[in-house]
Amino acid sequence: MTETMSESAIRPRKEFGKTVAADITHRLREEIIACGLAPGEPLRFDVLRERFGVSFTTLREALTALTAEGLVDAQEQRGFRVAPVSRQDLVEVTDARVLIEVELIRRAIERGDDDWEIAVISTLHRLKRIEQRDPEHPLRDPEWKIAHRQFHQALVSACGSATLLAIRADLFDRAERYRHLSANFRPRPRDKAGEHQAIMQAAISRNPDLAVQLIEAHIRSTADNVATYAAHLLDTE
Amino acid sequence: MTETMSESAIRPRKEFGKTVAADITHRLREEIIACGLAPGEPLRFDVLRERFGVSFTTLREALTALTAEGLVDAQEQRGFRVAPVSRQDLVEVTDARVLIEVELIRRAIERGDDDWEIAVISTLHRLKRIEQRDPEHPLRDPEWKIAHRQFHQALVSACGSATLLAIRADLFDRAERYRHLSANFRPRPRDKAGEHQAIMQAAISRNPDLAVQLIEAHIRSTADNVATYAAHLLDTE
DNA sequence: CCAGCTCGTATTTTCGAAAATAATACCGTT
DNA sequence: AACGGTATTATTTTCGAAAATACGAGCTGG
Repeated sequence: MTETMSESAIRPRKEFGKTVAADITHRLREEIIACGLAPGEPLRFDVLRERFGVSFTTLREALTALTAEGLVDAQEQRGFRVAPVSRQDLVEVTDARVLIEVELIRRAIERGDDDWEIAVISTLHRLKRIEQRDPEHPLRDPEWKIAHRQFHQALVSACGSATLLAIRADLFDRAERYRHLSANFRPRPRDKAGEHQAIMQAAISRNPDLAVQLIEAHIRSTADNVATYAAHLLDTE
Repeated sequence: MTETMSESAIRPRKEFGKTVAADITHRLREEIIACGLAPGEPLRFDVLRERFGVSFTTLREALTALTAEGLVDAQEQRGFRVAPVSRQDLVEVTDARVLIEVELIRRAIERGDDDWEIAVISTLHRLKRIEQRDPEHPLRDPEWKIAHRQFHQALVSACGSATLLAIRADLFDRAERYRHLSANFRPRPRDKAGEHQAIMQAAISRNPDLAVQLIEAHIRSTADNVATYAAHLLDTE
């Protein structure tokens, strides 16, 4: 291994054009969502500094941003920790998601143009292809996670409100963390492929009532699954 | 002026128990809402450092937090600026507020206990007393602002969802900034006292449909007022 | 005169040391 | 042995200097 083939050649220190802080925020977010950092776990600067190779200040900025997203919990003068999980929080996130997502899907169906339809169809197509490849543990496949996120994002993208989309994105991340939490204990994935297909068809055929009903069922049944199979992690807090 | 009567004796550097960063975040937030820092204005570190007497790092943390709240706009590698205003953004904030506030007032009316009723009644009482004192320009009175905020906060406080309350609070702040924007050009305050009274009564008498209707009208008419009297500030951007 | 380039300046971004605060261990007294 | 207070250590928080980046003036060649 030569000198020129240093670490930075293999994995760039940061994405192009972005600040280090934004990059660290992104990496920390993904790790918290995937429960690589456990809920409630203290986030000590020494440890993170070692792991990510950045300074106190940069970390602090990243943790502040994640606190606003509800993934990190700041305790004044006593540092940060991964946001704890609880049954109550799961219920709140689920209800908030239903409230907002239902509104956004209605607006998207009303306003969506050809590009929107294409985005919905193509993101679902990609998602299904990835599912065929490894139908067992989709959440463990980073590509599936991204495709899944993008499909749901595409569905509401035409709603016309950047404000509500930003709120929705934060809630989606918080919900995804709960899915990861229960993923290891869930016996088998539900028939998500079928649900996604049905939602897509309702959206494209401009049937808002049906789409809303399917989306709400999709969100709530996922949350129920989490509440059931991660019960031991939610009650003991 | 003696040495012991230094600046810190007159105004403490920070509130008790809080970090400097949290304090600066708070002060910057208030100043942006009050349009003491104009929409779109660049937030240069040298200037802010001078004004608030803190370091780069602390400022950066505060600005990051406010970016998440939608009051500051971060431009990668090119610093921060006060979030711009626009007609589109005003519409988005208004619609989002209606969506969420309507839901929360329903839940609060359903779940509110005695303490909730007392909080609603007493915060309104305080608000009315302050209005009597100076009925001309309520927004210029910091006490009125606080009382007004607390009344609306009290109304929904019993909703049972910290998650939605946090989102609501951010949207309220963004809307309040628009109110300040038009305050200087608005001919006369509307009959807010009457509206608040009616909302309070609908809530306390547990009439959710009426309360929802009044709240939505309250929010939308305020926004319409802003759109009318601050039109010259919204279109030229 | 203008377009494009280069270099100097202004500004942001990142860093590690120093100060402030909280947590813990220790010790003497009852 | 239990309690209270104090010193020590661990950790967070804040700072200003140094590095990185963007902005703008001035120059050169067409």
